[in-house]
Amino acid sequence: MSHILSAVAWPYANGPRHIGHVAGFGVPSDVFSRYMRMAGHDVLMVSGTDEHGTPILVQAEQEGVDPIVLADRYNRVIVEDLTSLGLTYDLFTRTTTKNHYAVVQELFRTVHRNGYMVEQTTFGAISPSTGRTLPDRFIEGQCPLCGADGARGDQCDTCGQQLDPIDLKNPVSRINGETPKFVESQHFFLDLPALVDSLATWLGGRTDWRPNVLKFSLNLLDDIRPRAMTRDIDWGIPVPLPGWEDNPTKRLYVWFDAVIGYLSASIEWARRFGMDASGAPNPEAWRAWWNSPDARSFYFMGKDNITFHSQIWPAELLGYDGRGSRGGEPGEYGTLELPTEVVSSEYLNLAPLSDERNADGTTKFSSSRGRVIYVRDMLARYQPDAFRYYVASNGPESQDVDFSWQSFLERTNNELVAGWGNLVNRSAAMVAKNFGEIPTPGELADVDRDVLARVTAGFDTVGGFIENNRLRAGVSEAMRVISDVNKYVSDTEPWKLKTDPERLATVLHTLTQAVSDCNTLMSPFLPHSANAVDAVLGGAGDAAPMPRIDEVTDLDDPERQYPVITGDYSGVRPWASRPVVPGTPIAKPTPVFTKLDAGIVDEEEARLRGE
RNA sequence: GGCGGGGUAGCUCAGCUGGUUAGAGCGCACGACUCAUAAUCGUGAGGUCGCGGGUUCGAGUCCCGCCCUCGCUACCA
Repeated sequence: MSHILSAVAWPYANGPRHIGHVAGFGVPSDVFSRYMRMAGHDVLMVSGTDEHGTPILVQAEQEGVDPIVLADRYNRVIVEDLTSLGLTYDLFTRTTTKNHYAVVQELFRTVHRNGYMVEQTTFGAISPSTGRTLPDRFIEGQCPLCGADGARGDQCDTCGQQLDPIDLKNPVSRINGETPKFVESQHFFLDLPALVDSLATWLGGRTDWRPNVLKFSLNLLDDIRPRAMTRDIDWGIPVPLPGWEDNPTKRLYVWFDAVIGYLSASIEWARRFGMDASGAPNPEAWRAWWNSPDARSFYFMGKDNITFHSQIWPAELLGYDGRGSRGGEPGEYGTLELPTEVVSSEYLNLAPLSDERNADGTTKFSSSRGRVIYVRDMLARYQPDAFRYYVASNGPESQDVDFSWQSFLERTNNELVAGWGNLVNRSAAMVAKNFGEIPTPGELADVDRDVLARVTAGFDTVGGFIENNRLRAGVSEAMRVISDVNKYVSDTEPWKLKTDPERLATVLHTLTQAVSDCNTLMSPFLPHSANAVDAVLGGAGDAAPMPRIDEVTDLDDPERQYPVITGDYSGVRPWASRPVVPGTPIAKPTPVFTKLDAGIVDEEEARLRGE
C-alpha cells in the first residue's frame, strides 16, 4: 500500500464542459483512482475549476457581470456534471478560494526568494482603455506576409504563418475594437534556464511515460527560456511582493496559479477532512502525498496541457524546493515532490455527421464552432456508464479518435448491453426462477473450476492494464473474461438441468460467483451499474462508492460559500474475488443497461446541425 | 518551416527488443441453442500490414526516400 496522488486537470470555468474534456481527463483519472483504492492504495484525488485569466474576464464583461459571478455559475455547472459522471474526487474545489490564494502566494514568494523568479521588462500589447495585457490571439489585423484580413496576432489562418502581433497591419482588439498599444512593462519571469538541468535529470528518469508525452516534454527543454508569470490584468492573484501586491493591474499569470491548485486543493482537503491514524482531525495530512519520495503522483490531462505539467509545474516545484542551479531552501511546505507521471490523453473529436463523410475530414470539438456535445446533454439522455464505457474502450488514449453517435450506439448495444448486461440478466433470471436465492453448490466440475480460474485471473490482467493507464486494453480484457462466462453458460446449458437439481445448483452458484467477480472487474469503469448489478445479485447496491456535492464555507472567509465534490471512499471493495453467499435472495431482474434505439443517431445528428 | 503521432481485415484497433500459415472486438455469412434486453455459442469469408528502395537466412516489426493524415509549435486556457 502506498500513497497515490491523482491530480486531475482543472476545467476552465468559462462554460460547460463537453464530452471531449471529460474523455481526456475525467474518465481516465476516475477509473485509475477507483482501481488504486480497490488495490489497497491510499488515493488522494484532487482538482477544481480554473477561474482566472483573460477569457473569463472578457466573457464576464460582455455579459456585464463580475468575473466571479461568471465563475460561480460555471463552477456549479461543472461540479454537477462531474458528479453525475461519478468522478470520485476527494476534493474538487476552485482557484478563487482564500486558501488557494495563500498557497499560490507562498509558492511565488519562495520561488522568488530562491532566485528563480526574475524581473524583466517586456514589450507587448495592452488595451489602452483598460491597461490590460492583450494576448496575441485577441488581436486581429491584416497579415503582413500574405495581406489577408482577419489574421490573428499569433498566426494567420490564411497563409498559416506564425506572426508577431506588432507586425500586423491595422491591428484591432477583438475584445472591443480599439487599436492596441504596444508598451514596455515590468514582469516576473520564471527562470527556466536556471532549472533546466534539474528538469532534464527528472525527465531522464521518466522511462515509463507514454512515449509521445515524454518525447514532447524532452523537446521542450531544447530552447527553454524564461517565461513571464505575471500579467497586466486586474483579475487574478496579486503578486505578493512589496510594491506589487497593492498594484491593481498586476496579477499572477493564470497558469502559474492553476497548476498550484493540485497542492492547494490537497491542503484544503486536509484542512477540511484530513485525519490522523486515530481519527483526529489533521490539517497536515496532505504531506503524505507531497513530501514523501515514496508517494506517487499521476497527472491527468489533455495533450494541450502537457507543457504546463512537464515543464512549468515541475519548474515551479524545483524552484520552490531550491533544487535549481542557484540552490535555495524550501518554504514552509517543505520539499515538494515532482510528478511521477504525466498521463496525457489525445483529443476526442467529433466525427463528420453521417451525411458529411468524405467532406471536410473531422471537426474538432469547439464551442465556438457550435458543434459540441456537452456532458450535461449526454448525461441527460444516456446512462453515465454507457458514456464511460465508450470512453474507456474507445477513448483518445494514444491518438485522436472520432466520436460518432453511430459508434456510441454500436458500442453500447453490441458490447455493453449484449455482452455484459445480458450475462447479468440471464444469470439472475435463471437463479431467480430455479431457486429464488443463490443455491448451495455441490462438488465443482472441471468446467466450473476453469471458468472461475479465468475470472480470477482477470484481476491481475485487468488491474495491470489500469495501473499502467491502459484503459482500452483493460476494458477489452475484462470483456474477454465476460465472454468466457457467457461461453460457460452455453457449455453447461443450465436450462437442460431441471432433472439434476444438484448439478443445476452447482452451475448457477458458479455462474453467480463469476458474474459477481466480473462486476468487480468492471466497477472502476462502470461504477453506477456495478451498484445496480450488485443489487440484482441480492447485495445492497454499494459495490462502488459515489461522490457527493457539499455546500461549504470558504475556510478563510465566512462570507463565501461554494459547492465542492467530495466523498467517503473508505468502504471500497478489495480488488479480488468476493465469495457470494448461498441463500442470498435473488429476484427476477430488470435490465441494468438500456438498449438504445437506432433512431437516436438521427435525433442526435439533427441536434448537432442545430435543427 | 520545425517537432511528434498515425497510415495493419468493411469499421475501431493489438502486434515488446525482427523469426512458424499476420491477431482481437464489432460488422457480415452460415449453423446451433432458447435461460436472457432477438441477447448467447460455434464455424467461416475477408488483409501483397500507405508507396518505393535497402539491411538480413528471415521485416508489419530495423535503415533511407516519398505520399497521405492528425496534432503540437502562443503573452489562449
